Amino acid sequence: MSPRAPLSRQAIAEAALEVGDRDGPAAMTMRRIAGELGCDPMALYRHFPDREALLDAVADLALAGVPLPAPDRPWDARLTDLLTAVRAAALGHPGIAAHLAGRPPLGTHARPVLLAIGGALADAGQSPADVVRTTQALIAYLSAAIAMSVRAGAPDARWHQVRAVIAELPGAAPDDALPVTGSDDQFRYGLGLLVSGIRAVAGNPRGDRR
Amino acid sequence: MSPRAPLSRQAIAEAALEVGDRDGPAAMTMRRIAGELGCDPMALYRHFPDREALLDAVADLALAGVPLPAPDRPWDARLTDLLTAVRAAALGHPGIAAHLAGRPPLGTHARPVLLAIGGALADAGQSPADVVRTTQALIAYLSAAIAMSVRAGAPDARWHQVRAVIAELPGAAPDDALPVTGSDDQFRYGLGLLVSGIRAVAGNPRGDRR
DNA sequence: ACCTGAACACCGTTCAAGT
DNA sequence: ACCTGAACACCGTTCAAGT
Repeated sequence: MSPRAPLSRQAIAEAALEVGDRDGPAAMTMRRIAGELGCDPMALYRHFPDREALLDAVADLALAGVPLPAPDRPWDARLTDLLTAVRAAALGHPGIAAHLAGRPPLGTHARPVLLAIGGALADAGQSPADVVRTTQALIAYLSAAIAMSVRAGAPDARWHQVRAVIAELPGAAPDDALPVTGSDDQFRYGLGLLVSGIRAVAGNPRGDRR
Repeated sequence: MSPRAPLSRQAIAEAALEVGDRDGPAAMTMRRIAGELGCDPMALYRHFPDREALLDAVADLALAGVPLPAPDRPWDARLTDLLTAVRAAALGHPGIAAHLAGRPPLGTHARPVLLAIGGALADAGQSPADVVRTTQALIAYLSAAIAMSVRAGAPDARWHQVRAVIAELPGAAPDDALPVTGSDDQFRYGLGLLVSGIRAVAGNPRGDRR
């Protein structure tokens, strides 16, 4: 609004995040963001090479408040808390959540989260190569789970039909009894499968530390 | 090219798939697809309500050749084969793979795949509610893994940096020894984690049938 | 009744013209 | 030297005008 604050990457990202939260992801255009800041659209290009770079900064900003778990807790609790917190942060900013889901998190705020995930997996006994493999599997699951949760709340209710198709299986429960697409329950369940898998592969079935 | 073939959903979807495979996802515009068919862009709207519905049909078409595993094989082998085949089909059509990754598969060709996944999980001993939860977790993983593989091959090599960040962990291996982002190896590993998790949660640790 | 294609309301980005 | 804003090359979609 006020045209006096000097432009900066931070100020631009904050304005873009607000536009996205208020009017949705489609509203985060260079023109609208510039309008929010009261500047020329081209001024944004002095701080970001293109729109995608700007959105990357916004996505990273959305991860600013993600708490890092205490390192002395068991690796599986740390892992669960980290992924749950990232999902919550993303869903708290629905305007940028879809973009966050589609690109790997690598900015200032994302890197400590990524390293904390890797650290938890190392403590689970994984080799460096497996840490990389598992981290990417976790990010893949997390990304798509965020996208599903965002879309499930949108006018496009297509994801809900997945549930309906599954309900056609012989012996399936009535549709009402099935879990809701994109719900917290769904997310936790899938995350639990992955954590169980990590435990099993690491040959550490009881899930205690190291 | 030839303007004589009468328009149909099938013909439009085939033309769009070819445009996408040849010139990438950004080229799949209503105008370009119409140009490929030698018709007016507006003619497409007689067969699809909007662009997204057209892309859904294209995504479904990309799944046309996915083989269904023999039902007498163990559930975990069926599951692995199904997801691997869907990923291969998607990567065979890079133009539509990103769209396929972002939307649930529900068309004519996708439904039997979805039901086969559900059937395998039922045979693993899962309750109907858990079948829904696990199916969506698998689709989430599959979707993002496809998106990662597509993007890893693109000019945007951002996903590769995830590997570099992880390599910063204390005691990590040299970067060269780490697995490649979006590779078949990565995909198989993450899928293995999920299957192991399903086995563990189902209380069927040896993974044999039923 | 049907279909075309001009027009609308946008995009991201380039670049020449101004200060 | 810097920055603005007009202009370019597109979009998806609407809708009035033609047949």
